[in-house]
Amino acid sequence: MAKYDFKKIEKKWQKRWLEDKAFSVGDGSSFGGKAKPKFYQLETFPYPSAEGLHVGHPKGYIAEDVHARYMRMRGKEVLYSIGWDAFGLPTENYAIRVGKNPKEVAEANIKNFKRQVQMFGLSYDWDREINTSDPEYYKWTQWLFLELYKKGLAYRAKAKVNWCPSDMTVLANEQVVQKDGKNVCERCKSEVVQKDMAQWFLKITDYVERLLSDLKNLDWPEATIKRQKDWIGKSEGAEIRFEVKGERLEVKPNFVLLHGFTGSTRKNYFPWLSGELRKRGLDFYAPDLPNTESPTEEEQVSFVLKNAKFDRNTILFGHSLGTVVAMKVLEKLEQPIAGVILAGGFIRPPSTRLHNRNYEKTFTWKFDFKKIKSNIGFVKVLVDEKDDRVLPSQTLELYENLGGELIKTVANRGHFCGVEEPKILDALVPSIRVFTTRADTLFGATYLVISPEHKLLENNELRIRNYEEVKSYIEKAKKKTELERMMETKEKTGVELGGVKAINPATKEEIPVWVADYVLGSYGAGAIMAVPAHDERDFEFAKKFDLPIRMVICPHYPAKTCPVLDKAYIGEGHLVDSGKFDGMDSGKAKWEITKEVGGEKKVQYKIRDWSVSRQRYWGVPIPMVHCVKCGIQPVADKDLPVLLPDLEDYRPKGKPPLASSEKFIKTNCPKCGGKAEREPETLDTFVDSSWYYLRYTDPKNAEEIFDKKKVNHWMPVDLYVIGAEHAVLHLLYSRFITKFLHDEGYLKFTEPFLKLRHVGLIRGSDGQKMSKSRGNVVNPDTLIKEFGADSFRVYEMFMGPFEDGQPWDPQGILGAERFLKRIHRFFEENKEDLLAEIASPHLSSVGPENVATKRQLSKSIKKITEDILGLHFNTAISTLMTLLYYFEADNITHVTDFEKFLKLLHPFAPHMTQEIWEALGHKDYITFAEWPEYDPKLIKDETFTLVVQINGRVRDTVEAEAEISQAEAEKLALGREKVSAYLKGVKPKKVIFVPGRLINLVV
RNA sequence: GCCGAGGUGGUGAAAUGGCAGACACGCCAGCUUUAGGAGCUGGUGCUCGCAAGGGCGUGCGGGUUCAAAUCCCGCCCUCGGCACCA
Repeated sequence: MAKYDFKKIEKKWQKRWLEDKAFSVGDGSSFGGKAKPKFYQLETFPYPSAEGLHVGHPKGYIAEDVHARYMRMRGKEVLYSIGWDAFGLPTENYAIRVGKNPKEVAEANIKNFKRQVQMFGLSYDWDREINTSDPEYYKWTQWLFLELYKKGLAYRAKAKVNWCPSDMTVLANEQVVQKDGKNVCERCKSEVVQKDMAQWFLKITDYVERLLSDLKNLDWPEATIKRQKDWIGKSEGAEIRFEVKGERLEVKPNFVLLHGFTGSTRKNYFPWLSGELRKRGLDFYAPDLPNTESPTEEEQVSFVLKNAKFDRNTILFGHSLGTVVAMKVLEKLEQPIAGVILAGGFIRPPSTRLHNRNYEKTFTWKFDFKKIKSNIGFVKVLVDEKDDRVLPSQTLELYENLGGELIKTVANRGHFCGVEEPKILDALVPSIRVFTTRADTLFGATYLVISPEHKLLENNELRIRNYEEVKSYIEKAKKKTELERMMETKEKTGVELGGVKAINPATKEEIPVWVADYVLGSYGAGAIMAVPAHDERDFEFAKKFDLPIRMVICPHYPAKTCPVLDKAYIGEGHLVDSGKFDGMDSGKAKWEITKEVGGEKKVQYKIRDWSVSRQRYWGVPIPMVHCVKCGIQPVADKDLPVLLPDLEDYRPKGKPPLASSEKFIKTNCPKCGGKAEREPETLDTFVDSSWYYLRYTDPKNAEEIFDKKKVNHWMPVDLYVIGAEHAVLHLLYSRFITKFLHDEGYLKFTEPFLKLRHVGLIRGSDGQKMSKSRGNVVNPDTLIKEFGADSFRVYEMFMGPFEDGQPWDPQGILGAERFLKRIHRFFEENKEDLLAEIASPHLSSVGPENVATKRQLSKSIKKITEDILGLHFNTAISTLMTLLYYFEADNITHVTDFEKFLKLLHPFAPHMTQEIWEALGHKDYITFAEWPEYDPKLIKDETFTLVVQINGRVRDTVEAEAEISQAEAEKLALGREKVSAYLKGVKPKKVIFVPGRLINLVV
C-alpha cells in the first residue's frame, strides 16, 4: 500500500497551482454578463520582519484560505491576495544594527516570508502581490497625501509630540505605552519625552461623526465597535463662560478701542461692546478716528496719542486698520502698557483687487516689532478664519511677529463686522471657558481649575500675585509627563492663582481659580468647573486643599437630609440648593441651566488628529517642498513618486536621515521654480496600510491609484480577518481614508470592511505570548517538513475556537496527522472498489448501504457548512473525524459519498484531497468542484434516545420513535423496570415532555 | 480605578435551558511489530462499592425553573484594553 507521502503530494500541487495561476481572478469575467458573484477576502498583510513567521502567524491565513476555498466551491469569484507592509522601524533598526541597506534587508525578509507563506498551500492570487516600499505603490501613497493636502485635510502644525530618544523619532500617542508607570516607546521601551515640533497631521477629526455613526451598519465584533467608539470618545455637554473678576486685581484696566477704515463708534459691534463694558463697570475710551474715509497714519496716530491715556493699566484694542494704528502708536510710546488685543489685523496693504485705498500709500508699512513688543505686557490676536476682506494669512503673519495668544474663530459677520462679536468681548474681559457634561451641577461649582497649558497663564494677563510660584508649578507639571507618573501615587497637586477670582454664573459667587495638572490642556477648553460633591477627581482635590464641597444633586427628592458625603455622588438625581432649579431632574436641568447662564451646547471628542510625520528613513517621503518665498508647496502629481534615495548612513541623529542627503533635499520650488528644500520626513506606516486593500483590486495600475470600475466591483471587503491588536488604529485610519476617497468621488461605498473577525493569538507552550526574548517561539518550517502543510493546517484549525487564543501544544499536531493518515489508508484500502464503481456505475446499486452513514453524511454537510461560515473550524474538523469513523465501520462506501467527504475536507487539507481527487480520475481542481448539498430528509433521525428523568434526574434511557407522542412516551417510560423501581407505585404529579429529547416525571 | 473577554477533566476543548466532558492531546492496559513521536482494540471527571449500583461535579455564594455550564443577583480570580477625557 502506498505511503502517505505528503512531501511529494504537497510539492506537486503547490507547483501546479502556481504555474496554472489557479487562483488568479481575471477582471474580464467580472464585468461580463455571466459573471460569478464576487467575494473579497482580506487578511492583514504581513510586516516582513527579520525573524520570519512563527506558528501563530499562519492561523489567520489558513482560516482565510479555508473560507476562500469554500467560497469558490460555492461558485463565488474570490479575490484573495497578499502583500507586504514593508516600510517601518523594525526593519530600519535591524538594518542599522547589521550595517545593511534597509531596502536589502526588506527584500530578504520578503523573500523569506514568501517562501514560508507558500509552504502552507494558501490559494492567493499571486498576480496581485503588493509591496508598500515599491515606488509603484508608494507613488500612490504620496498621491493620496497630496489629495488630502489639497482638500485641507493634511496640515502642518506645531505640537507637543512624544519623542523617543532612542529611535530619535516622534511617536503617535498610540505608540506610547505605559510600563512601570512610565511612558515608553512601544517598540524599544525607551522612556518617551515631550518635545515641541512642527508636524504633519491628517485631519481625521473632520470625520468623527461619520466614523461613529457608520459603525452601526457593520458586522464586526461588538467589543471592537466599542473600542472604536471609546477611542473617538464623544461627550456631549456644554461650554460655560466664567468671567474673571477684576476686583481683586491690583488695578482696573482702562481700554482704548480703535475702529477700522471707514468705521465709527456707531457701526458694527461697537455700540453693543460699549454697552457690555459699561454693564461691567469697566473704563474705556472709544473715539471716532479723524478722517476715517481717507485716513493718514500721521493724523490718526497723533490723534490717539494726544487723546488717549496710556499707562501700565491700558489695554489697547484695534480692529482692522485700527490694528495698524495701534501698532504705530505702540512704536511711539515711552512706557509699556498692559496689553494689546488685535482683531482682523494686517501688516501690509491687503492687496484685494477690488480696492485701491489711500491708506496703502498714506501708511508706512514697516514695523519696529522689537519696540512694539517692549511696550506691551500681553498680546492677543483674533483671526476670523472665514475673513473675506483681509486674508487670515495676514493676521497670522502679524501674530507670528508679535507672539502672544492666537484666538482662531469665525466671526458673526466676515472680518468681525457683526452687530455682536462675543469673541471680542471675551478677549477684552478675561474669562475662563469650561467644558462640562454636568451643567446640572453648576450651582455646586465651588472653584475652577485650569490646566498648566492654559493660555491665561502664558502672558499673566490676570496679574497673578504668586506668578512665580505658578510658573514653577507649570514647569514641574510639564516635566511630570516625562518623569514617573506612578500608577498609585497619582496624588493631586495644584496652586491657587493669587488675587484671581472667577464668578460662578449661576450663583454669582466669587470662587477661587487653581491651576492643576489633573486638568488636561489638550481636551475640552483646557479648564473645568470643579464640582467636588459630584465628581471624584474634584472631590479628592477639594479634600486635599480644603475647598468647599456643596451637594446639589440628591438621588431622591425631596431629600430629607442631605447626607455628609464621604465620597462624590456622581450619579444623576434631583437638584437641591440650586435656586429656582430645585427639584428639577438632572437631565432637564443640564440644558435649562446652560441656557440660563448663556452657555452653549458643545460636543467634545477624545480623538486627536493623526500625526503622520516620522523623522526616520525607511518610509514614504512626504511629497512636500519648503520654499523660502512660497512657503510649503506640494510636489506636482506629475513628479511623483518622490523616490526614497539610498544613503551612506541611515542613522537618525536628531534630524531625519533624509535631511543629511543634499542630493535629496535640494530641489526647485514647484510654484516659483526657485531654490527650495524637500521635506525630509517620512510617513507613518499606518498611512501605507490605510489603503492597501484598495490597491489589490487593481495592483498594477500605473496611471491611477486604481480603476474606479474595478475598485467598485470588488470592494467593499466581504470578510476581513485581523488581529485584535489592530482593532483601533488601523481600522479607524482605513475607514477615514475610505470616506475621504468616497467624498472625492473615487469610491461608491463609505465603509471598507463589512464583516470583520479577530484571530485569537497562539501562545507559546508556556502560555505566554510568543516572543524571541521568552524563547518560546515555534518555527513552522520544521513542522511542515515533519508533518506537512495539510497536517499543520488541520491542527491549527482544530486547536480551539478560532477567535480565542490557545497555547501551542507540540503533541497536538500528531492528532491531525493521524487523522489524515487514516483517510489516506481508507482510500488505499478501498481504492479498487471505488475505481471499479467509477468504471461501472451500475455497481453503485450493489451491496447494502449503511443508512446511519448516509444520515451522518447529511448532518455533517449541514454542520460543516454552518461552521465554516461561522468560523467554527474546530467543530467542523471534529465532525469530519466522526464522519470518517462511520465510513471506516462500513463494508461498502460509495464513491459519491466519499467524494462528498473529500470536498468537505478540501478547504482544510487541500493537497491530500486534490491528490485523491485526481486519483479518482478527475482532471479538474477540486477547489472549483461544487460544494455538496445535504438531504433534508436525512437530517432528522427516525429514532432517538429518550431520556427518562424522575424529578429532573436521569434514571433511564430508551430508544423511541422520533415522532413519539407524550402519551406514548409516558407509557413507555412507566413500563421500564428501573423507572418503576424508583416510583414504587407512586403516580407522577406532573409530566414534562420535550419531543425528541426527554420525559421528566415529577413526583 | 474604568471598559471588554473569559473561568468546564492532567491538557486543547464540546454542549447556549433538556443525558456535562463530543472530538483530540496525554496517560493506562492489551494486541501487533526487528524497531517506533508507527498501527489496531479497550479504558480514562472525582468519589463510595468486589460488583450491581449510588453520591458529588462546569471559579465561589444565592436565586428562577420540572430541569441551569447555559438565565438573574452578589462576589472572587485570569487575560486584554484604557488611564485623571470634565
